[in-house]
Amino acid sequence: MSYDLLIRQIRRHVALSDPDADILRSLTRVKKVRKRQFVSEQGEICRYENFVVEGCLRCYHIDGKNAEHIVQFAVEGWWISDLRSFMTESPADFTVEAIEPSTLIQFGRKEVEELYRRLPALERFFRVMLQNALVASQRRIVDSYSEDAKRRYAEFRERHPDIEKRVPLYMIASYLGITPEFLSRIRQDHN
Amino acid sequence: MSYDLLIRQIRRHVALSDPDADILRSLTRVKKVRKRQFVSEQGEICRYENFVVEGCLRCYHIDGKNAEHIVQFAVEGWWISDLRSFMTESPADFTVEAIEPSTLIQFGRKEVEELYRRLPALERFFRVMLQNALVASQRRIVDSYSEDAKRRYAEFRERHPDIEKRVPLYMIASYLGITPEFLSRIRQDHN
DNA sequence: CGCGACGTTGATTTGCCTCAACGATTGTGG
DNA sequence: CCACAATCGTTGAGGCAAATCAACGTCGCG
Repeated sequence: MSYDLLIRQIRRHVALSDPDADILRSLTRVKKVRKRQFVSEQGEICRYENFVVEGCLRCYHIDGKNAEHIVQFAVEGWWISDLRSFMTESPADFTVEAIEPSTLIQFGRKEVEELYRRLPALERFFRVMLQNALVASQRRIVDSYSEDAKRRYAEFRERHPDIEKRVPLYMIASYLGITPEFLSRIRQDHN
Repeated sequence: MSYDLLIRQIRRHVALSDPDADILRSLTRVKKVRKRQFVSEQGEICRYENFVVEGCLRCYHIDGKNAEHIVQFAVEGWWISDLRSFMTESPADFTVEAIEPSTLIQFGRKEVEELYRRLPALERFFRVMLQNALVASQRRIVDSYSEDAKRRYAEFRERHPDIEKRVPLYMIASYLGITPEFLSRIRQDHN
């Protein structure tokens, strides 16, 4: 069942009864997307927070020079969206796109508010998720400034061996903030 | 009074009665630090989340080559700590240090838990704070990769004119991920 | 008054980018 | 099922943004 992974994740942090889980189910929806399909687009309003049940997605920004910059990958058990756009209902800075055929559980704006009202424990659950995301994001900033591309690549492989195998190299280059050409050169000297 | 700013900030997001405010006061403490004093240190456990009532602080990491990298500044109304260390009670990756003599309100680990229990509305308040912090952090990642140093400096000045005036240039350089020498060169060509 | 903290300047080096071209797959429509 | 087009990774030559190292001037402060 699509909701198993999500409910297990929630229960690792807060209590959630079976009736609660039913409320959760009734206020969200399952969405399947094919490879390369957009879940939300830069410039549009991001209407959902997405929990990944299955598949692999990326969140990226296209800058003024038409260059793509990947902010985040997401695989099974991760969350992905343009949070600012979702919260403020203003045009998104990021596009969320499927890298593989994927199954998501989508949380709409109103429904999230109702969930918080009816299941206050979720407030805590999302707070914990946000804390983890912030910690990861801050670490990325430090790494991007304190390490050169070769070390960043090595760390990426250690930290995300699962993702490394599922996404093309040019996306990893984009995530690391370098060109595909340069990543290719990194890969050949030595290992 | 030291708590005014904090209580106003909380009330912008959730309801907080005067008795609630008293509970808040009783479970936190006011701390004054002098210029250059450490609030928490890299390698030690970060025991508090800090709300800045007055002053200016920075959060930075020292890497293997002994180079400093500033992750975040904080002035009046901001929060600063090593969140991962605080939550997990493990050695911190960052040092938090006062740039000016400062007044903080400190939230300890146990006390925060008790606050969540007694004032569940705070759970929501902190969730919103974390959302904002995560949005800012993600934007910084994108900017660090999509813009050159000159533009990053210009954006920093626009976005944080208050901070720009209060911290030395070499700290701004560190925050921008460049050397003080290079920032100096940026500043002179043209403005 | 002397010293440390801070900002600047010059010369040189380097990590990474740009542009261009070329194989190897993969996939897709006729 | 084949042919042709994308997609993806790699390689080479040349260029630029930013780092490094060293030196020097200025200010504020103990």
